Amino acid sequence: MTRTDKKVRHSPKGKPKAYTRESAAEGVETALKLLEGRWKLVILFHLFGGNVLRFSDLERAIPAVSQKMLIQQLRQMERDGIVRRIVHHQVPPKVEYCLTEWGQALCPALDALLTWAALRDDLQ
Amino acid sequence: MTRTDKKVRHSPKGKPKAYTRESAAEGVETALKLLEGRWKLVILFHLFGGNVLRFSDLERAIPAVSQKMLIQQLRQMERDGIVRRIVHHQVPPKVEYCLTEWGQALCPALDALLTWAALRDDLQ
DNA sequence: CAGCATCCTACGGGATACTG
DNA sequence: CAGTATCCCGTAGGATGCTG
Repeated sequence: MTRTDKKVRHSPKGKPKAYTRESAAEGVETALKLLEGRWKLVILFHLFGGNVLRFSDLERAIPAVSQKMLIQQLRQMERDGIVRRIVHHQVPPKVEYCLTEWGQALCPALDALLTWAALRDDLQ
Repeated sequence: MTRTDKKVRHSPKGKPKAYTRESAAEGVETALKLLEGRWKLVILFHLFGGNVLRFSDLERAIPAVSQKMLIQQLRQMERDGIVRRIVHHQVPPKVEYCLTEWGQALCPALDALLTWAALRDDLQ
């Protein structure tokens, strides 16, 4: 992967975006892989809108999730660059989670999926 | 990227579209569930654009997939209303697969995901 | 509070063989 | 050609307990 960029905010030129059937499928697949996981979407929707939540906040917000699963999904999304983890070194510990810029950028894509799902009834 | 549908555009009334965090997450989850499956996206991208393909066409187009998997993913998408299965009663058998209207409507949503994925390098 | 470590099970999905 | 039918395995993810 090309990791040559450094702090280039707004790329003036868009990507070539030449997708073959396979590369497009592959691209969407890798995108979906980042979202796969029993709890990622719930977490995501709780963080959308710039919300900053502590681990315990998320636990309370999502009662059905276990600690193991919560931390696992958060860590994966952190590793994937979707979620930012902020550690406040203090006792008792305090760790906060929020979305990265890229994570926020997911919103329209998920909206598109919702819109598609809503079409089901109309379109039959 | 709105596609101008030549046919039906009948929305008796726009959906309320009032999503809570949970219902939105749930909605996207169920949408994603329809797309989960090792081969669904590859199949989808081969059927986009109104392509009508026989079972054997798909087998040839996707060499890595096994018959069991191919039929399984196709059947699931058929059941979900994404794919249409057309059986020609003749010997030897001939079965064709294409997308339903709703299946075609997936295109913009997947595009949105691709766009998001492409943002990764630009952002941060 | 914010986690890590184990154990365990359901199931998605691969390989292979058979059939109308 | 267009599928079934079995067998098998890796892993996502649940339950439970411990810790800095």
